[in-house]
Amino acid sequence: MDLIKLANALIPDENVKPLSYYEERYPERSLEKGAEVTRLAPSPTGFMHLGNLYVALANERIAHQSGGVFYLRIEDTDEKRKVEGAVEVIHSSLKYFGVAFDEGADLCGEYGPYYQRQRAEVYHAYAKELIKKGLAYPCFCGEEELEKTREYQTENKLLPGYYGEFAKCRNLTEEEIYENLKAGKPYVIRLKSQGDVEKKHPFRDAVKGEITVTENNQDVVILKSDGIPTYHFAHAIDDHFMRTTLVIRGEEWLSSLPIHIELFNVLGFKLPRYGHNCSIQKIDGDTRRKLSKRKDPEASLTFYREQGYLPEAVRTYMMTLLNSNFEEWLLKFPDKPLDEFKYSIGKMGKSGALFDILKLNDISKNCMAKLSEKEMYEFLKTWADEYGTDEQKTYFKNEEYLLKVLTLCMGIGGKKRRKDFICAKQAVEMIGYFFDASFSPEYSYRFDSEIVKKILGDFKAVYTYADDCSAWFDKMKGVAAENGFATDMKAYKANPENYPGNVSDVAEMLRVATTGLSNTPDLWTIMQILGEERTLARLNKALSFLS
RNA sequence: GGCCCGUUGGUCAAGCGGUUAAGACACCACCCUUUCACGGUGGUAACAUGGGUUCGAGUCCCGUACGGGUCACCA
Repeated sequence: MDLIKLANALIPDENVKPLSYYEERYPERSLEKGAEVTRLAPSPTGFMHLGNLYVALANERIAHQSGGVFYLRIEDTDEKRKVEGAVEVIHSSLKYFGVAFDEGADLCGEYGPYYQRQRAEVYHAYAKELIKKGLAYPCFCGEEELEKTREYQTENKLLPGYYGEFAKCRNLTEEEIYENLKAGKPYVIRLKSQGDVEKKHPFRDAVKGEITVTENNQDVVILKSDGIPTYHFAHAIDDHFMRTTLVIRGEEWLSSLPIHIELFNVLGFKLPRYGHNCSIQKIDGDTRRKLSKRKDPEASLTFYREQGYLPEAVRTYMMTLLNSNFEEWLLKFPDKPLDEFKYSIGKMGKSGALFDILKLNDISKNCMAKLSEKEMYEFLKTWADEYGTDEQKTYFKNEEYLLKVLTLCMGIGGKKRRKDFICAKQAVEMIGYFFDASFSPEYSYRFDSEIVKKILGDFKAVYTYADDCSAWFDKMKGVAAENGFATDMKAYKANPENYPGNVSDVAEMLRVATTGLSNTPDLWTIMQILGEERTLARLNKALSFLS
């Protein structure tokens, strides 16, 4: 068979340039020794998964820490999955979490274009080369035909796929090929695999360590019938010409590694190093499974924005999952920027981690507690502007008032910061009681309403706005004592049965009455912020609910 | 089902042939505290399983079980 003729018929010379052109167009990068070139290559589906951030962070750290390059490539080879505005989503969500690209889609860069659809020419040039060498061929098999062989294979417990004797179009005669072409039959270009599934080779994976890979024997499609490459082919060409040195990707790719190895080989390209990281899982009933974009809201990056998690917190949590010695480092240097942590691929987990929102929350609390009241104000305001209720948006009108509230709620000025705030959504809800319009308490007391009523009434009678903290507390103690409650905690603890309760219980009644909650910061300060009139109104309101 | 990967407390995990098997989150108790928190101290709790190799195995080898991934003109 005249392969040159076939190659020309399939891919005319005027559509491609000589191969040497591409090597010159995309030369080796001039980087320091040891610098890694990594990338994130999502498909533009409009959905950003937590896993995207996870793998992005790993690649970004490795590149930047080694003085290399981290770029973004858009894998838009599948028309069906493409969603309008998806690239925008990719950019904005990663940017929010502090992942920065050096080059790539929508940024400048010498190795572009970074959209695979715009790179058709290179793919075609190399597909043509493979055809010329007899390493690729046109295949005219339709969907039905492929389905039939698959059925046959499964029935007979054979390896499914297009390979060996099942690769019918491998053996098409020259006449048949041209006849099909003349008839306008759609076709794909397939790799003529030289591999043998009986042969296995050891392979060093950057995260998994020594693994074994079986040779590929599938005649995989490299160019689809619309002339667009499949992922596998595009991956080999792009990562070669974009001069990627290390590919960190999800372990779902591990099983197609044999295909990629053969492709790089057949194309004459040097294989990059690979690291396959495990996916984040979730417990569902009694089984573990990958975080699912359909079932789990927390799988989506937008979830963390809607909830108002500090980007730093999510990043930190991701790092604890990514590098096993990160937490130890963080404990040692709680105030250093995350980027100073020495990331190492070898410290990446080999088995899938369960997503733990409690842990995220804990990290998040600590991050929130580090902000100043002004920073907190800005952060909450930004969140509320986008996601808050109309009522919550009004909280931010009186900045001075809200700053006072935040200073109190964050424990600023005290010996230690409070850690009540987890995320913006929860924080804004938590401070709702400072705003009369949002104050709709569900009073819940642990004492008889008669007792509560008495205590509230007694306190109201002696309450004076001008009292300082200790005078105020003395009055509360007085009310407690008058009603038989213990004012000496030690005495109370020694004989709790002698008292109906202690000052703490009295304070709780007042707290619930004025805020609707049993867990709030210092009550005296709350009353100071509310002012005399509103404090009294709250007490009256609580009283009216009791009678 | 074939192939590949994995399995240390409830969760994340240290551990590279000899440890009383770290640490963090969660939980519990106590202490601190004039209220709520913060903080502090302590506690419960783990090497999936069966065989080897070895003086000695969480660590090395083989089998079993369980979990995960993948088998497209999707990435």
